[in-house]
Amino acid sequence: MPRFDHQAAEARWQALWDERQSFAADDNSDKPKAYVLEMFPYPSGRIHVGHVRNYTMGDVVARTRRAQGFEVLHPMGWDAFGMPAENAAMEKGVHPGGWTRANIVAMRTQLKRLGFALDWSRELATCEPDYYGQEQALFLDLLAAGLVYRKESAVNWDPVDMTVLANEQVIDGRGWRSGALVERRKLSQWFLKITDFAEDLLDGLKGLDHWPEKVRLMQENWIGKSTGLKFTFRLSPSPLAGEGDSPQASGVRGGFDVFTTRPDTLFGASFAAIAADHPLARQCAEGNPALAEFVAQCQAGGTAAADIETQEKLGFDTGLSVVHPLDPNIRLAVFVANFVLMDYGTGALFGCPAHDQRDLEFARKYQLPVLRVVAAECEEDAPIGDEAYTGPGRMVHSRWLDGMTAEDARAAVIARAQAEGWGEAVTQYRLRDWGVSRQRYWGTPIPIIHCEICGVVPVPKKHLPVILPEDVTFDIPGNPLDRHPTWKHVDCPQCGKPARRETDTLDTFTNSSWYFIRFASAPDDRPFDPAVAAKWLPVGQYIGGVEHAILHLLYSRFWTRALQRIGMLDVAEPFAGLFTQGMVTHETYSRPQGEGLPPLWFAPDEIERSGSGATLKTDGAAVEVGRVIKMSKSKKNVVNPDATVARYGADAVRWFVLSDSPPERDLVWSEAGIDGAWRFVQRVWRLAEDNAAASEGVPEPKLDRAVHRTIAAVTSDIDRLQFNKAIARLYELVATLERSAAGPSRRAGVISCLQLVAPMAPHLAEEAWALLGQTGLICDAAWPVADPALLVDDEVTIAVQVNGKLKGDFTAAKGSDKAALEAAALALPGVLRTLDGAAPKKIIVVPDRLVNIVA
RNA sequence: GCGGGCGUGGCGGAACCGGUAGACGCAGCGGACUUAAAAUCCGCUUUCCCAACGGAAGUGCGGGUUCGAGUCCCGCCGCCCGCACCA
Repeated sequence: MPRFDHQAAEARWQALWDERQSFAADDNSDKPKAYVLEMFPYPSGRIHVGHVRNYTMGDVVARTRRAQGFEVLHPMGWDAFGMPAENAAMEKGVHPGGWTRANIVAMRTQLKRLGFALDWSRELATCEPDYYGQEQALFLDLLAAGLVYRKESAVNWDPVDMTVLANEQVIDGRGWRSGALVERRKLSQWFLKITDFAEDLLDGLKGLDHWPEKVRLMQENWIGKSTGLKFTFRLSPSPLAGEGDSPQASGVRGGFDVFTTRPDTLFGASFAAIAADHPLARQCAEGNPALAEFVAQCQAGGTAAADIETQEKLGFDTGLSVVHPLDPNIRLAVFVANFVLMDYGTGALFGCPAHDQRDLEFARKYQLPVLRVVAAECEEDAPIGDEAYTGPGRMVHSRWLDGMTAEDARAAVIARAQAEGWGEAVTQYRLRDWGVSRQRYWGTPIPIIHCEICGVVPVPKKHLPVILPEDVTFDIPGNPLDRHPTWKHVDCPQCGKPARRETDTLDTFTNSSWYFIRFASAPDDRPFDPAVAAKWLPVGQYIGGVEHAILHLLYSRFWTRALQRIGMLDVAEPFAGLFTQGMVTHETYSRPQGEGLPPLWFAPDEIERSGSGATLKTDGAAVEVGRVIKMSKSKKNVVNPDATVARYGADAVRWFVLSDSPPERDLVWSEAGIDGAWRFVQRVWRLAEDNAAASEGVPEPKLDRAVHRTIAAVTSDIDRLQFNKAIARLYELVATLERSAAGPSRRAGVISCLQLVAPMAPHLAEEAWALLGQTGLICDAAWPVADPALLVDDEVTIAVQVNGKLKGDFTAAKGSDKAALEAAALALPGVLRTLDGAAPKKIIVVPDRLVNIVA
């Protein structure tokens, strides 16, 4: 039997789409616009199945929107700067640029083989000067607008590789590559003022109702707004000897500021605590070696998540004390404490052990008083045990606050502080400014020149782009830009004297913070044309991995708002709709290598799978079949789709990745699953062959109704990105069509069916469309619309229950009256048997649905 | 610790607003076609009792609301994700 020849069909239709520029987006179209975007890939080597799933989902949306009459922008590009390229350079001795560009070529070919409806004319790669040069221009615009600044900041420095490490690259305090103990170094770095937008970014989340609630919550927590009181603790008669010479010394000498969300508990205060790197702590440490050692110990302490939980609350009494702001007769000892963070609030706090768990642990350790000031009902003098009370209640032991609710007391204390001038209501955010300097080669050069005379000088825009030199080597550790013979030496644009280029590059997240704007508009002479960009933006449907829920999505929102603030683009939120898809997972295969050694991992294509076990193809010996986990290079459980696409065809692969699992959940990759998808492709093809010719006969209303119900359901499923449900309905429709008699209804049904299948399996659909003699391409055909008249059934099945348990059903005309339904239900044999002559107490009738007899 | 999500057959998963639980797919079993195989088609497939007709139980566990609960409420248990000493 002739089969659907996927290889020929794929080649034919891909060439034709390309030739006709079927998926090129027209900026000047009168049609309504739809911008469909999947997160662009990092060119790491080869496409994996996770990419296929991501891009297939976007493709279904794009193709459907196009059929529905939208002008669709569905572009593709490459997030091409980043560390893996440098790692490859060091490991394999290749150039990051060459490696990256070769990967792009390979991955582009792979993507094209899958038949995605992409506008390739808008392809971009962030590592090319025509992209990063425009990014440099935007950086300078933000700098001019005061949204970029420079400050000293600590980094993880690997002294062997002479490079800065990301937190994830520091393992047990050592560099992941060199194994050297990592140092904390202070470097002058560039920051973007994302904190200026904290309130806007938080507020904007409310309007993003096509975003997953989960992602909105994650961003909300990340921004971490809290409101409370900031007030000044005056140091009680200062025992501090000598004049501090630090710039903050004046602030320190008189006292220090603390922030609290619980000003109501101020009368329960029993100590004050400051961070180890608080200016006052450093000042005190100067004359106190023991304290200096404690401070050093705190700073060395791992910030690794696991440590923190178990870490004991430790403090060191500075000997200083501060005056309680509500009663000058109360003095509180000032501790340096390891649990106080310098980069949140003011780096100092007052401790109220009764109502804060950490403060309680601290107070117990150092025998400080624990005074309850908030009482829930009837427990005014109940002692505080091991748990601080953080719930609501009324004030006790708090003088003029007594009897107020804690909530009222908060307001009262803030009002008093403001009236008396020792404190004010403030809003705090956890969000920090975004440090964008990377001491790395393969990134966007920061367009800044350092001049001994003029200081920091922006590169004049007419000198952009600052091209990243490619004649560099990686044989010695460190940033090759630093040791490049000529690149960093440049004349100061202001005074003309010899100066030095900034050798840091921008964080790769800056590249992905505006690429969606560049896709919409990419003129040669500026980053984008605001009018053209505004036609497309915001992205209507953005699809990508949930791992970007915070950083990329927050940075992009910030970048867009920043451009709006400086008047470059009138868009506040870049992504109107967001969908986060699940991962593709696969089981793992390994063999132990003996004691102390990690197991040896094998790739799926090295394995012969049999029943519950597996053997290695090369030696036939058994390997361990491990858990199903996210595909990762290190566990070698990555499936490269090339072989599968060649064997089963792009359509079967696309169909499979959409079929079983709901898109937001993880998908387990299996060969068996794709067999089923392949069978479906063949089934649809046979169905098309059987109905290739026009057919005589009478219409069949039942079949028409089934077809139109499927049209309505699949359309709504795709709208809600529930591809697995759409696919289940298409299986049902195909089965129904196969079973029905030949005739005009069946042929019409097959045609509609092909259109519904087209977004998922476009090559098959085109080939079958042509076979049926339809004009034009199916990708240009208008989406089928369900006839509302055909969605209504004239007959309904009525379920019959006795005491809520199903006893049978019957068919009735739609809209039958209650009495008729009741009578029919009571006559059912199952009902008669169950009632056994007893009279029903009550009968509940839900029209067109069910009858429940209460006996 | 805080925040969020999830828990349904052998497996992936359906079930709109509280109204026939298990759609659809995978795997499995049986059958048809075939010299045979592949391919394809048809049937069965939650569990228990029964020869059968039929019946009972059943959506992590325990309660509750309701004529009726996978769905709503209360209390547990388990798993997953995010953040993590945030004052």
